[in-house]
Amino acid sequence: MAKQNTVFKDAFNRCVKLLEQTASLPSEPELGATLGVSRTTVRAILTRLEEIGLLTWEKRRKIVLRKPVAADYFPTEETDSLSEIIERSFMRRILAGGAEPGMQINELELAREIGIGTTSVREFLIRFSRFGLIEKRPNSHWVLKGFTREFALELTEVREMFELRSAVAFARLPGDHPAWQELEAIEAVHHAILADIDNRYLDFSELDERFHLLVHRASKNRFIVDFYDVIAIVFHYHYQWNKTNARQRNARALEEHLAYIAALRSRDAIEIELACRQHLKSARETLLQSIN
Amino acid sequence: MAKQNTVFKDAFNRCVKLLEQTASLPSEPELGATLGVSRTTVRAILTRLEEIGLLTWEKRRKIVLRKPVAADYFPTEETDSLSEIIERSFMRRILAGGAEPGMQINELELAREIGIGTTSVREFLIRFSRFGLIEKRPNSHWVLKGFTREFALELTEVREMFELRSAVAFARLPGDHPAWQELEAIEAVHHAILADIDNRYLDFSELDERFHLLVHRASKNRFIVDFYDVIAIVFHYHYQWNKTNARQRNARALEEHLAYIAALRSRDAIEIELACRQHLKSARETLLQSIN
DNA sequence: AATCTGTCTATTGTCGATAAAAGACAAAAC
DNA sequence: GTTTTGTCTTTTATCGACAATAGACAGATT
Repeated sequence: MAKQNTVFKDAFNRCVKLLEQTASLPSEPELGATLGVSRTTVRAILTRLEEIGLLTWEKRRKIVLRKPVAADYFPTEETDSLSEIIERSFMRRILAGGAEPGMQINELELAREIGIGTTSVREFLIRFSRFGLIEKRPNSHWVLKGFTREFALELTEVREMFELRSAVAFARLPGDHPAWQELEAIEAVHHAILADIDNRYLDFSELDERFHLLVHRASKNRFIVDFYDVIAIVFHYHYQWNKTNARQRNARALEEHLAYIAALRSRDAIEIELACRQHLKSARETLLQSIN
Repeated sequence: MAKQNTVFKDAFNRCVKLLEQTASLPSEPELGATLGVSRTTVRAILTRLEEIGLLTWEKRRKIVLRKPVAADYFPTEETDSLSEIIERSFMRRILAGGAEPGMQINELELAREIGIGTTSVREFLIRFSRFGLIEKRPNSHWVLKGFTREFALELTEVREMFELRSAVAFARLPGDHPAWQELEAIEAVHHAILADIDNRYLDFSELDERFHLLVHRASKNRFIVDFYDVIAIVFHYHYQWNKTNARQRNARALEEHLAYIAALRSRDAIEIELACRQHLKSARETLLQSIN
């Protein structure tokens, strides 16, 4: 096996989902644009749709023959890209314990455990190293630095610097900048989740990322925006892993976000700093609690 | 060819250099520690030293037979690791022009041009991507974002945030912290270079890196310290590439460093901020001038 | 005249294989 | 009893090969 065909499988699934609503399909380039893949992949999808009897396809004529059923889809496990699989598997190891700081990381062992080649593992580790959780000893192994208290403190220190600056920059965006609209949309989702907090508190994680990324983007600084990847991945897995008091914690964070959003809208630098600091402080505490 | 043997060649050369001074060699483990390589490599070196008649080697008995000559060394081109070669080659392309922002980067083409395999190029690009000069389009090419004015401004913005904070942290280090000694040593080199500026102004580049890294380390934050790699590589190649007015520029920077060092020693936060800001400002201007 | 399809080429992502380098362990030497 | 050497195993770094995917171009269709 050379390359995985997860791009094809994932796009195929999304295309089948599309068929649940529409009775016909657009042209190949248009479909490609919708699914975010090349025409080559679109044609592979159309070919398969024909094979499983969902579609007749001859040149421009694409006729949907029946409603899709569950069996038409590829299993979801097969649609994840290799790097996603490695990342999840690796983060589980780090956060789920059994991975002491200082431990050596063995490429071959990791590769075999996940059932993939060494090259992919190597490339993952190189990409992952910028998160500061592992470190390479050239010509030798990787060292796990671990998800420790120091790590969390160093991470949040930089985060606070970056986010305060970004928040101030946000307030300076012209009134017609699309970020203000996005902020409004985000605010609405906050209210919606709070109104049904008991059922929806788990939706917070995704919203949190969306909100803070929007703020960071206002910095217009690629290093600040890129650094948000580090924060996002840490909080993402942290939320997944540590669910104690999640309802309460998330409710509080939502309220803090709303205050923060109001401050941004006021464009008052002092208020912004206060609201931002307040929220970042409790985010840091939450993170630290999950470590000890 | 699987792996390059540049580790061996480089360590071998350093070992021959050692032989110019000493008449005998220590034990294998000790020699390994000195050269920073494993015993396996030490033994390969000893074997080769015997082959070219520089040494008799039997167990602990290692006798130097003659003084080394130039021909005993491996050519310096052969001692650079693959990643160093790629980095130089790539940076030359970016800085030496002929590389417009927005250009596509082709892995295979790059590999062929440098005469190496694609895997090495891929890994290099992944590692290099954290410098913010290139960006990946998944399943497709890399895009060169270019060494532009925006890049320099974004880089220096973060640098200023990080360095100001680090400088303040430096002032808080206890008096017996080794960093103060290192600072003193660095200061002495400054005076030495200034005293012979016409001949030694090119030594500034290395000293600059040493000084600022020391300051950044005081932050005790891995993200801040790691970010210094970005600054270092940019300034390193910038100094190499742009030599107009180098003597004058470096002399000025040396003076600024001395003021900065004095401020650190005063431990006065206000003075530190002033001196640091002043120096970073002219560093930024120098960098910007080289771009237009 | 614009867009679409058929066909072909170029490039990336992943694999297994192999030499270089690291490192483990016991026997030997001091 | 500590350090050194001999020998062996393990692991990394690099390569070339190949399927998946992107993308280019000309002819066909509206």
